[in-house]
Amino acid sequence: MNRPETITTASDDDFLPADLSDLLPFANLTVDQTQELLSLATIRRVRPNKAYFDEGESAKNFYVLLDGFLKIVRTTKDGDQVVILHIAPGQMFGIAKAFESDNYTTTARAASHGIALSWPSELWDRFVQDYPGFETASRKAVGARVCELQDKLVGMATQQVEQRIARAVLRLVEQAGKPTEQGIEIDFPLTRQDISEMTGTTLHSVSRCLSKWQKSGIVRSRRRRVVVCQPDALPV
Amino acid sequence: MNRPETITTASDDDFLPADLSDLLPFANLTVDQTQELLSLATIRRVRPNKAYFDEGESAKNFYVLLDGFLKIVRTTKDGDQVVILHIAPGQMFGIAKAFESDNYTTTARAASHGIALSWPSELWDRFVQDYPGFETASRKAVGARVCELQDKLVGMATQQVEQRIARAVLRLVEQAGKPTEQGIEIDFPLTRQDISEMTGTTLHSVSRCLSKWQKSGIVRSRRRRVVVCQPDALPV
DNA sequence: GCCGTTTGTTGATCCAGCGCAAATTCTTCC
DNA sequence: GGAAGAATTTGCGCTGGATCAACAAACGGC
Repeated sequence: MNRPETITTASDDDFLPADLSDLLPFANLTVDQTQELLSLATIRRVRPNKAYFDEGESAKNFYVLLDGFLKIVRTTKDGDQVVILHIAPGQMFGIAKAFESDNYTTTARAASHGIALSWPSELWDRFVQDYPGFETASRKAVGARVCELQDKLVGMATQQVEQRIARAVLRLVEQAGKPTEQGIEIDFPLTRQDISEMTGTTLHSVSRCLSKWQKSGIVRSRRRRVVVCQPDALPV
Repeated sequence: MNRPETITTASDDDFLPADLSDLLPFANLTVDQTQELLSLATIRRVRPNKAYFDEGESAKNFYVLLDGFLKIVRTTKDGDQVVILHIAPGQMFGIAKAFESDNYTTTARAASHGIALSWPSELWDRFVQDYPGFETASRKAVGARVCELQDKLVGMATQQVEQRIARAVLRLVEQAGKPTEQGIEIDFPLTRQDISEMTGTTLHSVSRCLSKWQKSGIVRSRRRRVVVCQPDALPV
C-alpha cells in the first residue's frame, strides 16, 4: 500500500474501478465506451504531499480523482502556500482545457494517498464529442469551482478568523466526512497548518479555535485528525 | 445622454457598434453573421449603480458590454457588499450558461453609465454551433475569471491592506486606464467605499492610503476620481 | 446663492489576531 | 526502548486596522 508512486495503464493495474459510471463525468456511457475510456487512461498513484502537477507546468493531462483527497494550491513568491480548494473522489481536476489554457495555474497536491485516472489533454475534444454529458459535467465542475472561489473570497473579505475556520471545517466535513461513533471525521490527515493555509491565518489561531471548540464538545481532534461532533454548533 | 434605462432591439437603437469584430467573442464572423447577431440582440442601457441582473435571479440572458464599466458583486446576509471583479467593454458577462447554471450567482452593477448587448440564454447553444470562436472566447473568459479570483484570494490571504489596495488600483488602471496629462486615470467614478469593497477593508483605510500616496506624488485623486501618476511606485 | 446630501479626511481608541517563544505530546525510525 | 522529529498547545506582548467620532469639502437641486 505504501509503494512508491507508479504510473501504469489502467488495464495493467490491479486497481480496477468497479463502476466508472459512479464518476459524474462518465455517467450514462455504454460498456464499450467505458472500456475504451479505461484503455486510454493512465493510472497515477501519488503519495501524500506529492504533486500531481505543478503550477505553471504545461497542461499535458487532465484527471479524475478515484480515491484520496487533494488540495489545489498556490504558492506566493515569498513562499506562502494558499489552499484554493479541495478535490474529492469522483471530481475532475487539471482541466486546463476547460479554460482554453495551455498551462496549469495551480498545483495539485495529494492530501492523502491518492489514485487518479489521467488522459492526455489532446483527448479532451474527442471526449467532448464522443461522451454525452462529459462537457456538461466539466462545465458544472467549473461552475462549482467559480462559486466556491466566490464564496471563499466573500468570506475572506467579511468574516472573522473563527468563522472562516468554522466554514472551512464544515466544508471539509461535507466533502470528506466519514461517520464514526464520535461524530463525523474528516477522512484525511489534516494539520492545523493545513487549515491555516485554507483560511489565510496562522496555525496558532487554528489551534486555539479547535481547543476552544473541543472544550465545548463541538469537535474532537487528535494529531492530524479532526472529528466534528456537533456540526450545527460551529459558529458559522 | 442621461435618459432613463431603455431596452430596445439593436436595429432600433441609435447606438450602432461600428464593428462587432472588435469584441473578442465575435471575431472572424462574416458580415451576414454580424447582421444576424445584431438582429437577435437587445440593447440595454443601464444607469450608474443600477443592476443588469441580480444575484439569484434566473439567468434569462447573457451579455457583452459595449461601453462603460461594471462590477460583479455579492452581498452577504448582513448587507456587506463585496466586489468580486470588474468587467470592461468588450467582455462577456452573465454567462451562467458557461457554468451550466440556471441562475446568476452574482449581481452585475453598473459602475458608470453602461451599454450592453444581450441575448436570451436559449441562443447560447446556437451561438456555440454557428459562430466559430464563440465557445473558445467564452472558455477563455471563464479561465481569466478563475485566474483573477485565485489571485484575489491569494492576495486576501497573504497581503496587507496597503498592498491589496495598491494591487486593486493597479488592476483598474490596466482595465480602465485613460492617459491624461497628470497620469493614467481610472475611467469611471470610483469612491473610497468602492475600493474598500474590492479589497475587504474600510473606506477609512483606503482614504488614508490614497492620502499617503498623494503626498508622495504617486497618485492624484479627487472626489470619485483616481489618477495614478507613478504606477511603478505603488507598493505592490 | 443656499441647503441638504454624498463623499472624503483625519484623529483617537481599542482589540482580534499575529509573531515569538517555550513546553508538551505524538510518531517514527533506529 | 530511546532519540529525533513533527505536530500541537499555550502564554504574552505588540500592532495593523477596525471602529467611533467629528469635521470638511464637493456636488446637485431649487
